[in-house]
Amino acid sequence: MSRGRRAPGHYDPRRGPANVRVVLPLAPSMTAERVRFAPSPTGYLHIGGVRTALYNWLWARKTKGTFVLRIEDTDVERSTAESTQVIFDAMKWLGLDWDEGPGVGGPNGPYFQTQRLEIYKDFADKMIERGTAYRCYATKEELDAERERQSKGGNPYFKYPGWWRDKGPKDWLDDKPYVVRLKTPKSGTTGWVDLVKGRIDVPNEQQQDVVLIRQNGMPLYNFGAAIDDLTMGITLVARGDDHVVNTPIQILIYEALGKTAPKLAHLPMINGPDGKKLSKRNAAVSVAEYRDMGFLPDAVLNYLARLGWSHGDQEIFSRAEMIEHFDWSHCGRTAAQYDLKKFQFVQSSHLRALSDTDLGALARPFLANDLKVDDARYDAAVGTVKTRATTLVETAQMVDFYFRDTLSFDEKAVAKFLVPAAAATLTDFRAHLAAQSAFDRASLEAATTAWLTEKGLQIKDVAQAARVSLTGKSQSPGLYEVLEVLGKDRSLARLEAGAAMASRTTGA
RNA sequence: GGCCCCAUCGUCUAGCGGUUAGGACAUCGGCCUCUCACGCCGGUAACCGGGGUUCGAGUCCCCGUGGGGUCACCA
Repeated sequence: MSRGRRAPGHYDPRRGPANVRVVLPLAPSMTAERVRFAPSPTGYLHIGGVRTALYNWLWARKTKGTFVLRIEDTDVERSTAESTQVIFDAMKWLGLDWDEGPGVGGPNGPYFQTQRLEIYKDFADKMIERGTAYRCYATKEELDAERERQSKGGNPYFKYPGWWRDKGPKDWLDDKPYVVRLKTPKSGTTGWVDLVKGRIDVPNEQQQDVVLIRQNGMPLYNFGAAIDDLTMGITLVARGDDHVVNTPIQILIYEALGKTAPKLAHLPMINGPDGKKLSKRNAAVSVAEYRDMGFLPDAVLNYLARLGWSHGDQEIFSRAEMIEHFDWSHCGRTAAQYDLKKFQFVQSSHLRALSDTDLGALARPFLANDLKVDDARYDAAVGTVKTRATTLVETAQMVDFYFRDTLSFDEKAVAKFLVPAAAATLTDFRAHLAAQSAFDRASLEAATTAWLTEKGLQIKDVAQAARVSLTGKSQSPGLYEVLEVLGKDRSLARLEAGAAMASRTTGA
């Protein structure tokens, strides 16, 4: 389909040749949808995968449907239990809860493909009976020889020649291992109306008699996915763009069983900041990394949601808003490029939207181990750094100085502002504050302004020296906020120490 | 190479035949200001090319070009 109008759900009979078999999806509707996320446990949970999971989850929640989690672990070589756990942890952290799947069960289990082997075998046998699949006893050696023969012709793309395609039970080598292959139609076209890409048709001659089940009984991806989607009652499959080439085969498997394929939606890929494939070489791709960096799950979801989907001019979404507005027809069809700057913007927006108490609680695990926090002042302290921090890690770092008995000073800041000339002013400022009974920010500002006027000074004349004395740094929340959160005693002590540091440099 | 998909500012995108082509991030000015942020105001910046269709194309069609995906007993 060209880039003009997609017509998801609307099949225009004028557009296809008569012999095209089209799996006609129902128009997108608000009837409860059964969707799934089916990762392979072969590593970390990739943020590209998270976006796929998110869109499915949003659709399930929006339609009051069911979100199924299924583990596609048929690649025994690469699948690990640790990776499976990593997926669970990441999904839980993100708050993408599943209604059916590992841990919660459900009527269509088991939800690990390696535990569904009999199911695949049954369906494969059924297909063989129907004549839509067949046993192939070709050996590895025979296949390799054929592969080599074909590649000599200059074509690196092997195609199984169909040796066993037209044989039957009487030809079976009963004691030999075999694979089950799909008897793919040799002519015609298989197509569907993709919910995000529109109409897609692929000539069947492009397909080959793919292996459905290995010699060891493990299903291959296309078969496992199709059979699971079928038996789990999945009504809409949304996945990455890279699967569009698999789709015709899966539709063919459905048809071979006399079934109708679910609705299909293929999301464009996410590229790295350099335009190349997103990988750990050009970006942080593991969900766990964002968690450890102190990103908020909602921010991760928000950023990913907007990468490939839009709702007018809105950029910041709560979970509820995403659920409310999400729609396949507003998913873009062009590959998106990952952009950390935009991600950080979304993240800090969500961070700022948090209450001091909530942010404080979330930042707590990121506090330095040796920090002894004064709970009474903690939330207020968090409040003063909220607009300045992007992540929870930064929040924790920025709030650190409030709770130190001995401040660590930034050398450059000290050298620049705690100079001899500042010592007297600092001392005087301290004395003035010592006389104040009200130590809230408004009172402090008023009192300070009065003092400045009396002394003929400007706030600029004391602010930086005071700031370094109070926080150890040249950048911090506002002076009066810092004083208020620190409290009178600590403030006075720090100012005194600061004045001492300033005058000590005189000694040189 | 076959097949399939894609093409609006640097980036994410809005746009569904008639718009001064809008918003956001980034960037550059300015305001606010005790620093740093936040916030606010403003600027620079885009329809890949060529043909059609049409009174009128970013929007529809075709051809190029350029990206991408995929061609396994991986998923």
